[in-house]
Amino acid sequence: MPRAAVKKRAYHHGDLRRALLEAALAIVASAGPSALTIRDVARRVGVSQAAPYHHFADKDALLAAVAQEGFVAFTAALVAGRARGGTKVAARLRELGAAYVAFAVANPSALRVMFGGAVCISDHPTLKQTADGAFAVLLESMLEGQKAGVLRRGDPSELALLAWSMLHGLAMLWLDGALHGPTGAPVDVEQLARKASDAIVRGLSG
Amino acid sequence: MPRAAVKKRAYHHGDLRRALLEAALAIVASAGPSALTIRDVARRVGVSQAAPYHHFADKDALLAAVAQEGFVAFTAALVAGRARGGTKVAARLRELGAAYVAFAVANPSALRVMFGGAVCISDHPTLKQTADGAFAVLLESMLEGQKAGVLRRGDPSELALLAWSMLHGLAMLWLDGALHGPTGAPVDVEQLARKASDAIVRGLSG
DNA sequence: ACCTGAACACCGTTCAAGT
DNA sequence: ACCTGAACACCGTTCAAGT
Repeated sequence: MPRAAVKKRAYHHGDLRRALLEAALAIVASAGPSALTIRDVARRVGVSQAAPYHHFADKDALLAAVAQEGFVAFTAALVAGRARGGTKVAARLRELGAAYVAFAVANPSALRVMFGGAVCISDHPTLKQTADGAFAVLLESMLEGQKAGVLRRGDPSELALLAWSMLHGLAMLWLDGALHGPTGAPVDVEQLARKASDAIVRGLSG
Repeated sequence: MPRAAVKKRAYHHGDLRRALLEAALAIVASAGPSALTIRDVARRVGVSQAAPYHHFADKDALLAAVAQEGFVAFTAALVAGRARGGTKVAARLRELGAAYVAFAVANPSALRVMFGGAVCISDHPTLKQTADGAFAVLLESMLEGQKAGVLRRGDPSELALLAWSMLHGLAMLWLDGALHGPTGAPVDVEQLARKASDAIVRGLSG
């Protein structure tokens, strides 16, 4: 069992980088990105306060790495969601929207790091590219819609931007807890995301 | 000239509270909310590091006060924008949307504090109430739209939530700098906001 | 190659003491 | 009533030194 062999706690950590990323996500989950401290991350992993600097240039780089992994998973979730919509364009867009918000619900911490302003995406070229990849999924879908005659003609990236705004706004408002009725009762966001997608398709129809 | 009389720099600051709020906004404008430091705010105003604590319980309270003023101005801007739309419901909603984004463009720092996650709205009852007031403007407009038969029947707060998501998402994406074409060319967001509002009206029409 | 200990220049916050 | 000075327990980051 090589698994156990790897387990020996030694001077050198098995995969410190990975452990740091996970600890960071755990802290964000329990206290928000602003409470994230590199010293705390190190402490949780059981390593000295200086150790993280051998894997990340600084705190910002650590957050960027968390966001990077988030965007990769996010893009996959969008693609998978869209596929669940089958062959009809409107259904594909509806499920893509549902997947967007479902990801937010399932990974609030990741989304907070990705879009919460704690890390400036354009400061990190690789991250920017990955984030653009997620946007590209939406853009493709808009092109699909135009080709099928379901969406109006014109600049597809403008359509994508409007659809993105809708879903992004919904996800962010949910993260901020703004989506609770006066009674404090939570809303079924995923269902709301489907309605939002339908509204977008109608609103941007040809 | 009583103005000059007030100007004497004394042990007591004229209106330290106001000065602190303005300095805070200036810091956010130049370096973002995460860079805001109570010591720096005090330094800029020329007061000891402990002085702010006589006006705000802590850093969070200072940020909440900034957000509070932001929401008051924001609500006024939404109401004024909507009025510019005249009497036709669709035009009123279009201008409300334009005003939303125009406020973001004119007051990026305020918006960042209001919605950037640096302050948790629901932690501050007064702030929550004021923020709800802004949402109420949108809700009223949806009711107007339903009464005029322009918007579909059903829960008006759901319609408002969807419209809010669209505008909020657009404003946030703009703040995050996500609205730059591949060339880096900026988009006319305010115009985009009008298109967004029109899409919402179409998408949520009866 | 990877990690630690100690150090430096910062923070938020408190509190007795000043005006 | 409002403000300061000094203090405490924290941070981010660096760097020589250890394994």
